[in-house]
Amino acid sequence: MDWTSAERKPRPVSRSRRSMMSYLLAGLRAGIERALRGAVEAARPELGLNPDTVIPSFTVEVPREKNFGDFATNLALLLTKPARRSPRQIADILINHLKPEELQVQEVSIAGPGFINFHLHPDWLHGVLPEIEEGGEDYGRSKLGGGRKVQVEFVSANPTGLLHMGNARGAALGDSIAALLSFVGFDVTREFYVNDTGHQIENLALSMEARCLQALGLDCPVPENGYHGEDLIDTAARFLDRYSLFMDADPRERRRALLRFALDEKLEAMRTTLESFGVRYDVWFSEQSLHDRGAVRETLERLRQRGHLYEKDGALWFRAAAFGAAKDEVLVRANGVPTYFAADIAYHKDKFDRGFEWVINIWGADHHGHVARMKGSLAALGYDPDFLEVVIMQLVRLYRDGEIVRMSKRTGQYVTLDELLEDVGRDAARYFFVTRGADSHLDFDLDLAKSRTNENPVYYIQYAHARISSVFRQRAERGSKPRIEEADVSALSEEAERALVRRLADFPEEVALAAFDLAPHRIAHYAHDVAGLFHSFYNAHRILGAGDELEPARLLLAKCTRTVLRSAMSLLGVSAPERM
RNA sequence: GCGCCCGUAGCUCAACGGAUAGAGCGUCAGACUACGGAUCUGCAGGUUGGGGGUUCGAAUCCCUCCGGGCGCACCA
Repeated sequence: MDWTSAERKPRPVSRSRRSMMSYLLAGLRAGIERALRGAVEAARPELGLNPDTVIPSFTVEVPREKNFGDFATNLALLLTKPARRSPRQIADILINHLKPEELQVQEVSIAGPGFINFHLHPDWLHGVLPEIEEGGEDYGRSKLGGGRKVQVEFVSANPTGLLHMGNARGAALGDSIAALLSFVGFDVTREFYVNDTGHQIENLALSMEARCLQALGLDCPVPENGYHGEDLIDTAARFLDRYSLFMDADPRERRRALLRFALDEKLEAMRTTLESFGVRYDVWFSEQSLHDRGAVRETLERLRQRGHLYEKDGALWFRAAAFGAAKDEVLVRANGVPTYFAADIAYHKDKFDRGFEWVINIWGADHHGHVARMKGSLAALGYDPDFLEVVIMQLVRLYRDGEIVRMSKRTGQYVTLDELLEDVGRDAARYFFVTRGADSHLDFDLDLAKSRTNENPVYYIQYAHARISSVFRQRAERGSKPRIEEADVSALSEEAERALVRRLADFPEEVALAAFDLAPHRIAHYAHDVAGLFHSFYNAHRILGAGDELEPARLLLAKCTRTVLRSAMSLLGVSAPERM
C-alpha cells in the first residue's frame, strides 16, 4: 500500500504531485519515507553507490503480520544490485543513519530477508480518534485528485427494454467508483450514453407500431428482430391513449412519434429505476445529437485527413488493425449510414474536447473486444489513448434455489433491476454487486441476498452501525452523561480497542487506494473488517457504565467507528440504519 | 482457430511482486441474568488447476497445457 499510489500507474492524471494530507498515518509514513531517502544519501559511500545512482522506488507499507511492526520497507532488498551487498548488510547500514526518535518510532529492526520494520511509539494512536471526531463525515476525504475532471460513463443500456442484472452490476460499480473518485478530490461527472439512433432503435419503432396495431385488433406480429418484451404492450397502450388519431397519421410521422414516445418513456423508466438504486447521473448524452450537429462527420473527416481511412466494397473503413485492434472496422456502410462505432469515436472525441483528463468506461465482458479499437481510434485522432480507461466487468450469473437462472433477452426471460430491488432491496443488491472485483465472475445468490440472517454480510455491517446508534439512544435515556468532549483516549488500552482504532486510522489510505485502483470492493471488505472489530470490542467490553474514565473514551471510539462506517457505506450506496 | 477475463479452504471470494496465503458462509465445540444473539470466542479445513521460467522473493510477471466464461457483423 502506498499513499502515493496516484503515481504508480502511468495514467494521464498521475503526473502531477500529490497534495499532501495531514492524516496521521500518511504523515508518519511520509516521514519514514523521507528519512529512508536521507539515509541512503548519507550512506552512499558506505554502500558503494555512485553519486548518480538513482534510488529505486521502494515501498513503506503496513505489513500484514502485525508483529512485523507498523510499517515495513523493502528498500534494502531493492538496493542489493546497485550496492552489491546482502540485503541485511544494507539494512544494517541504513539503520545506522536513521534517527528513530525524530520519527515517533520506538524501534527499528531488520527481519526476514532484509525488511526494515518500524515499530511506532504506541501513543501515536491517541491522535486518531480526535482527528476523526474533528473531520466528521469529511474524515478520509482528500485532495489527491487535484480537482481534475474525470468522467465515469456506465450502464448506457439500450433504451429498448428494462435494465437487467448486468446493467445493475455496472450501475453499482460505476456509481461507487465515481463516489470514490469524488471523495479523493476529483471533479467527477457521471454520464449515461443514450443509444437513441440506429438499427435497434428502428426495430423499437417497428415493434411499437406492431403493438399498436395489435391493440387496435389487427393481426400484426412483432418483427423477427424486434422487441418482444411485454412492457412494450403497455407502452403502446399508453401511446394510443394519448394519441387517438394514430391510424390517420402519415406513416413516417407516425413512426417518429411512436419512437419519440417509446424512447422518452423507456429513458424515464430507467432514470427512475436507477434513482431508486441510488444512482443519479449528471449527464444523459444523446447519440443522435452527435449526428445532428455534424460531430460524426467532423470526426470522420479528421480521420480521413490523417490518412487512416480507406474505401472497400463501397464502405468506408478505419485502419484499426494498424492501431492494435484485431481487424479494420467499417465506419460508414455501403448504404451511406455511419456505424455505431463511428458515433462512438465521435463521442469519445467529444469527451476529450470537453476537457476530461481521465475517462472511465464501465463495460460488460461482452464488449471487451471493443477496447482495442476504441483506444486505437483515439490514437488515430492524435490523442493519448491512455486517457481512456475501460473497466471490464465480468458477467453476472444468477442463482435461485441453488440453481442457475438462465436469462435470455430475446424471450424476455430475465430478472430486471426493478424486480431485484423489490425482491432483495437496494442495500443488499448494491453491496453484493460491489463486494467482488470487477473482473471476477459474479455469482449472485438471490436467496442469500434476500435472507435476513447472519449468512448475509450486508447486515453484519449495518448491524454494527445500528448497535452504535442504539448505545447512544440508551445513553440519552439514562441520566448521567459523561462528556465525550473530555474523553481521555489514552484510557483505551485493551487490545480490542487498539485494534479498532488502528483500523479506523487506515480509512483515508484505504479510500485512496480503492479510488485509484477503481476497486470499490476494497471498501466493502474494509467496512466488513471494521464492523467485525467493533463487534468483538463490543462483546468483550462495556461502554455505558464503564466508569468515569473509560465510558467517555469508549463512547468516542464508538462514535468514530460509526462515522467511518457511515462514510464507507455511503461510498458503496448502502444505507446506514439507526435501527434494524 | 485467434483474442480478453477467470481458476485460491467443502461453497462464495480477498490478498500494492514481499515475510507463516486471509475473511465470510457451512461443519464442530463453546460464551453475557446490564449497552440489540442479525453478536462474540475457538477447532478443523490449502501442493493458490498442472508443468516450466524470470526474480533475493511469485497466487500475482512470462511461456505452455488443462478447465470455465465472453468476444471475433457493413448489430449495438
